[in-house]
Amino acid sequence: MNYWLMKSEPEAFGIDDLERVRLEPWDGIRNYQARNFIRDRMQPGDLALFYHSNANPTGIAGIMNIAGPPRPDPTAFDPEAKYYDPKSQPENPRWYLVDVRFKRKLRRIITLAELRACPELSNMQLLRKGNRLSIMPIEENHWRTILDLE
DNA sequence: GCCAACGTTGGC
DNA sequence: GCCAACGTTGGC
Repeated sequence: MNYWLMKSEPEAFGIDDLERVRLEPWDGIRNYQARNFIRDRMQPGDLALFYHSNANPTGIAGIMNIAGPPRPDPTAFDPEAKYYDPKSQPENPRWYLVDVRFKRKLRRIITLAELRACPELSNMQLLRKGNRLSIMPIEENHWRTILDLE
């Protein structure tokens, strides 16, 4: 089983939205590194931290699990969709998504500042300068350390 | 809103 | 293949 961190802007879709709908296709990923994590390494049953980016406060807001196998992102095929990509064809999809299921909200947001202040997490990819990846793996020891902060 | 850091695109 | 221009991400 793998651990992940997945970013979303709560103004667009936050942990409260996921709590309401319970199950959501995590669509719109248009970055190859993130795509490869989804397509090649995500499995049903994996756990993921729900990270609020561009938020106040920014940080980890909840936990979800990967609810199904990776599948082609249908929004890439839809000319009306915001993340339409004419280079992605149904017979040769370029972009993938997974469905995620709400597990729980954290009792409080674990802020980015707290993560930065935690020495055990100093080498996390999330905290590296210039990091913009919206989906990334989390090491098991980091996962435990983060949730111990709650 | 600003801006640093990246990723992508396209001319050559 | 190089690299400048441009677009996007995301913290602040």
